[in-house]
Amino acid sequence: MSKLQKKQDKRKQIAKSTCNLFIEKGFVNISISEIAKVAGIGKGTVYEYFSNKEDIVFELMSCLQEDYDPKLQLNLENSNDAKQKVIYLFDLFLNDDEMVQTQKKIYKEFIAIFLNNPSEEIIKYQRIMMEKYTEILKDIFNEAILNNNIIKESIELVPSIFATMEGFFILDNDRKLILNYIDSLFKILEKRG
Amino acid sequence: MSKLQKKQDKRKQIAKSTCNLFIEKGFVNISISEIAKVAGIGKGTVYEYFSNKEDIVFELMSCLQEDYDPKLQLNLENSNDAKQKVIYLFDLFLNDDEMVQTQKKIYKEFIAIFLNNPSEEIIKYQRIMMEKYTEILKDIFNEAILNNNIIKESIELVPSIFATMEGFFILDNDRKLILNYIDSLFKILEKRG
Amino acid sequence: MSKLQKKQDKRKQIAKSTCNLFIEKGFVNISISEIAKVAGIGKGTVYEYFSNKEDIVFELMSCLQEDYDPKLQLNLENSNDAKQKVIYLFDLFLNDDEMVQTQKKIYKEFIAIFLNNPSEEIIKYQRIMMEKYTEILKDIFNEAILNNNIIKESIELVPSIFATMEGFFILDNDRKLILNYIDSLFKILEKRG
Amino acid sequence: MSKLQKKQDKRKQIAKSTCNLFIEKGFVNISISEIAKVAGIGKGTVYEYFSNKEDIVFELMSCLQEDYDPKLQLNLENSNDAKQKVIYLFDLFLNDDEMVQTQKKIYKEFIAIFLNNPSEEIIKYQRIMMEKYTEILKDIFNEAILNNNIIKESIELVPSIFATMEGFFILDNDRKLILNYIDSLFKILEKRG
DNA sequence: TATGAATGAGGCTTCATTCAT
DNA sequence: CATGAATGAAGCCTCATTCAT
Repeated sequence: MSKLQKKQDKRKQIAKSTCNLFIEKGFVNISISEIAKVAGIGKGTVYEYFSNKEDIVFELMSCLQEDYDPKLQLNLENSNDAKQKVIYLFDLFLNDDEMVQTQKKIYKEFIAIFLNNPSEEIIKYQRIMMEKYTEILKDIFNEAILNNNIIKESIELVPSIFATMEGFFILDNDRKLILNYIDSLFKILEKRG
Repeated sequence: MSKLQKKQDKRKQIAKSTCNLFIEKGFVNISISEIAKVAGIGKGTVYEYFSNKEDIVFELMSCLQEDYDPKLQLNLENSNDAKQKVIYLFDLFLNDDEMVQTQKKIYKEFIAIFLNNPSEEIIKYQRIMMEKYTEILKDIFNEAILNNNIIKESIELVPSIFATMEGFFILDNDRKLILNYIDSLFKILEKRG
Repeated sequence: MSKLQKKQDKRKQIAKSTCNLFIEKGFVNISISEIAKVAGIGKGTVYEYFSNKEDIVFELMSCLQEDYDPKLQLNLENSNDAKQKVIYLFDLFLNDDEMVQTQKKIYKEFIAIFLNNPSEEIIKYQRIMMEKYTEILKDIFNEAILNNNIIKESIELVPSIFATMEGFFILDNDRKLILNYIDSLFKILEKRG
Repeated sequence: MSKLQKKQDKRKQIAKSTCNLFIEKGFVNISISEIAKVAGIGKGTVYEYFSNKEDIVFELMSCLQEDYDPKLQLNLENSNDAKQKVIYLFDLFLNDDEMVQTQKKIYKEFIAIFLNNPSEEIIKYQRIMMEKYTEILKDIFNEAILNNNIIKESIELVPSIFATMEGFFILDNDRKLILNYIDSLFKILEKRG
């Protein structure tokens, strides 16, 4: 294993070990000391792997994404229904499992940082994520349009759907409300014969 | 003027004087010292009127709302078109005027606090605001449905629209994108004859 | 006593209390904690009166100067001989008294800071001091020239004499060497014939 | 090449590679990490060749001296005029060439260390340098006296001239001022017929 | 011999809060 | 009532040094 690879691995390991801390106390209420302690390393060592506190949330987000992506892809491929695909796509916001709670909380921390101190880096990261989701959504809708399942004007709503989900998420709205929204949306978009 | 009223007035006055500070530096980056300085009072005096920093943002939000509400009401009453009403309703997110920038920034701070330390009080405040906007939106839509302008299923989308706006807002999306969304939405919801 | 005056006094008092510390350990080896301790105040309080460590040395230098200046003036006035006046002028570098040791050490710290991190402020301070000494020296020489005691070309050496003294000082040369220099200098400058 | 020689060479190589670093940031602001990096070696390796940071400045000073000395000797031999020789001798303080800036900065760092932490070793080194320059100066003056160019009392000023130069140097006085000084000095010392 | 990951002591500074005036 | 001087806890980060490889 290359030296760089080893460093990357340790980065990930440290980031992941702080997960519970972030969930319990939130980014602003955590100190480097605490991070070092839960990671089982010295305070100084933290700075060997991260240049600052924000950096850790980034890595954590990336880790969670990495773990999450393959699952998402699989779900998308194994489904034929556009609505179902949308539900899979926003599983993060819809799922109530213990495991997903973690990711939700981390994502919330991420947005909080984004709002508090919008650094170049974090803005870019956020934008990339948005574009990725929007792209997938566009594919889903285009396919459904081709299949004559939804009206062609639907595509124009795509840019707003990520925003809607993010909004629901921020507002802590529950699963049922979001599912209702998706249902209503598709009811309206479906081709009326 | 009663003693309590006098205290209330001073609260408002202090809160309002911190406005620019919040915009320039953001909630987490402001100290009580700075607040006292811009308010032209002593550090100790701040504690006579507020129990903590969050408290000040609350007061500030209330002040801004108080100033804003009559204007909103007026705009809604003077318009007959549902789409136009929606645009007025979300003026805060659409308007780029200098003056509105302030409210936008404050609202962002508010959300940040909400995400960082979601206290009972702040959650309640947030929910009330959401409900208020949703209620108005429902009125607008019901009226348009009655007038046979939009399909009756439109009403089901109402709960999601505030979320969409909040999402656009968080993501810092620009006016044009949001207007596009409103256009597309109404194009889809309009009764096709 | 005005509030500002009171603050100034405390500044001086704190600065002076750090004197021994500077002598014993030197600027770079002193921490704010130590300063606070010898000043009998809290760490945070230091920052109420000084914006940083350097600031303290400045104040200290000023204090010492203030105490020293009247003595210097008196000595200069009570002497008629140019050479004697020069010796008084550079008393700081010539005197071996316990009390002067302190000032010497502080001045050395000052130069060290000047060399390590030459900030705008410190450069200006240094330049002002140099000019002050040079001015006095010029007066002494001009008077001696008028009295026909030294040759008129002597005046051209004035700008170098402060440098010479500073050099001797840096090099830790002893009193005897410096006195020898002054003797030789005047022997050469004295009107022959 | 002996083992010891090899070690010496590497010492020199490491020391020289830190040159720019010292100029850019100054002794106190450099870390061992940075030194290791610019030297292209590991942090631990630094300790194989030097016992501390000061040690490196020493080696660096020696290197620069070694490079500089032959040039100085050559210049001194090729000149017949005493004044010119003095100018060559203090070329370091008078020259404004890019290359000499380096040596100047290093020398300044050296003095700063001397003032901050006057270790036995550094004091000795400083004294040797002073004596060397003084010795050369004495030779120059003696020769000029023998040639009947300057008055015999000139010799008594010799010990002060190095101090003067050091003083000018510390005070960051410019070339012109120093040349003026040398001019004036020789005007006064020259035999008046 | 060379390395660089690991570290904890310690530096500077900020700040909410208290309390005597 | 209003004040602001005083403070110590706590935060982030740096760095010389060690030591296992």
